[in-house]
Amino acid sequence: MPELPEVETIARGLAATIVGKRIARVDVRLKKMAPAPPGVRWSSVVGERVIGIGRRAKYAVLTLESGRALVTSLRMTGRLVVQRPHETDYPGTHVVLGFDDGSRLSFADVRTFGRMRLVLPGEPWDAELGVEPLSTGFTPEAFIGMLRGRTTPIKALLLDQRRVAGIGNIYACEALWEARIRPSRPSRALTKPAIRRLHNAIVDVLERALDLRGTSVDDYVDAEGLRGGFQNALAVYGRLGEPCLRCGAPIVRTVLAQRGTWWCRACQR
DNA sequence: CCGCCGCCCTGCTTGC
DNA sequence: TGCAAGCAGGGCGGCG
Repeated sequence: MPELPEVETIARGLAATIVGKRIARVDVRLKKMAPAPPGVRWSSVVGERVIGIGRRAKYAVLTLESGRALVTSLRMTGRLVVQRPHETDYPGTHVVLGFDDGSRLSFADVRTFGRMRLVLPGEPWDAELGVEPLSTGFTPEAFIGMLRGRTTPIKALLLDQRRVAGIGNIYACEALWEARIRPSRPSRALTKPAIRRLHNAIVDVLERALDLRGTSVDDYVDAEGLRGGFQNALAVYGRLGEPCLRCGAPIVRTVLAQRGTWWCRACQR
């Protein structure tokens, strides 16, 4: 499921292939996946040039020359894949942007949970999103402040995009394991050294996953359709019953904040 | 404001 | 063998 490292990898791939191209065609086959803003037609993006591609939290952001942006949330099974002129559509394609050179950007999602939005200039679409964990704004002190007084389990806080933006279930599990912290611990019960360990672990896990172009446990592929490599480096996620890489105890799975949670009872406290 | 919960959706895995 | 139930989960809206 695409989290920060996966979306960043996709965005970098798209930057290399579609920046500078002009949109020649838009085909929204499933309207709920790309609802047009009130009073705006999707056809209005035809003729616009793509001037940049980036990422905010788990969203891929295509900037158009008018200052508008295409903001895509891939949720679990969404894909953004660039296709050559005569390649057949990627399976499950619901939205297609055709470019002036005949290449296409396909937005595919078998489960149709993903969404693509057309954001108008100045629209504060990301106002509710928290700090980027790989930015200089994510300091240990800022993180300590976020946890202060909060009763919510630390894992639920990591998944809350209003605090730190971009962490999903896989990297929340992995960072908590690396920091040796039990996922259910109330945020306010973490000592400052533990919060600092977790801060380090979040940055470390995300950077290592980014180096390996993300995690492909089942669906994720990048803009070229290639799988990532971090699934081979996972310490706990999906490893039910297998030995903890640190202490050898079997990894357990519980449910926390409606999410499967993999962790080591022996060395995460 | 905060925390919790249900819903959306389909493909794959598991179990009888 | 075949079918049904269970599971995967990000974001959002509703509720207390």
